[in-house]
Amino acid sequence: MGRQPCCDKLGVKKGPWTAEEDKKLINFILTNGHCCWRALPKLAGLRRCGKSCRLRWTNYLRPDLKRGLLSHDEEQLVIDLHAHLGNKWSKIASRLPGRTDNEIKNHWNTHIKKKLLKMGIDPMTHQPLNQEHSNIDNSKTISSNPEDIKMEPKTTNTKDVEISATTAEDESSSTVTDQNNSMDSENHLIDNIYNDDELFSYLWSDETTKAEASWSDSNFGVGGTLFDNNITGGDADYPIWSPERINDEKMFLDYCQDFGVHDFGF
DNA sequence: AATGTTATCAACCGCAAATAG
DNA sequence: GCTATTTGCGGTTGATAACAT
Repeated sequence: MGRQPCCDKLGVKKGPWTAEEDKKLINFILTNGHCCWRALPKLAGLRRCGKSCRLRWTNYLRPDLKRGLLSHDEEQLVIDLHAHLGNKWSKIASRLPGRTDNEIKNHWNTHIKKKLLKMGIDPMTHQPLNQEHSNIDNSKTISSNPEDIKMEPKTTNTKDVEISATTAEDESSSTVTDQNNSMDSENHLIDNIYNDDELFSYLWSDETTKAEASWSDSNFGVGGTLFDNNITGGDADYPIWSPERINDEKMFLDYCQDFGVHDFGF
C-alpha cells in the first residue's frame, strides 16, 4: 500500500509564491491558526500543498523572522553548534532566534563551508584538513556525551582558528575591520553563553526538544491570537539575547502594512 | 553589449518520526 | 500493537542575480 502523496498533484501550484498567495496564507493563519497543514490550503483558498504552505510560513512569513545575513556572532554560533550537532539544522536554528533551518543550511553551504575550507578546516569534522585522520587531540573530537560536550566550546579551536585566519588571510580587509569591530561585543556575548553552565546544559540537553514546542502552537493555535501571549511563548524557544523579541510585534505589523493592514483585520 | 560562469536562496522532494484511530 | 496519516527534517534542485570575460 503506497504512501499517499502529501497533496493532490493535479491542480497544485508550484514555484515561487506570489504576494497574493502570501496574503491569503497570512490572513488565514492569523484568523484561524494552522490546525492542519494538509487541510489549510483548501480552507485558505490556496492551490498549494500543505507542505508548501508550512514551508512558506516557517521560512518566510513568520513574523519573528530576522532578515539579512547572519551576523558574525550568529555565524560563529552556527559553527560551534554544527561542530556538536552536525547537520541538525533545525536544532541549530532553534538556538538562533529569528533564523530558520533552511536559512542556516543555505548560509552554511554557501558561506561558512567555504570559509572553513579556506582556513583548512574540514567543515564536516571541524578538524584541520591535514590532521583530520591523525586525531592529534582526541579530546577535540565530537562527542555524543553531553558531559563531554559541555566544556568543549571553551577548548574548541574553531573560533580561535577563525579569528587568526581571518586576520591573516581574509579576502577583504574591510571585512576584517568590520568583524573585529563587532567581535568585541559579540564575542563577549558568546563567551557569556559559554560561561553559563546552566544555559549550556540546557543547550545540549535532549529535554530542550520538548521546549522547542512549535512556535505556532503557543501563538497560533486554533482560536489563539497572535499576540495574546508574548511572542515567544516562553524563554525556551529563544536564547537569552534577543532584543528582536521586543520588536517582533512591531516588525510584523510593519510587514503587514506592505500588504495593507486592513487585509488582516487589525 | 552579449555571453558565459558562479553564487545565492527559495522551494521541492523523499524519508523518517510522531501521532491518531 | 498495527496501520494510516500528518508533520518535520535534511538533501537537493532550479531560477535568477551578480560577476567575469
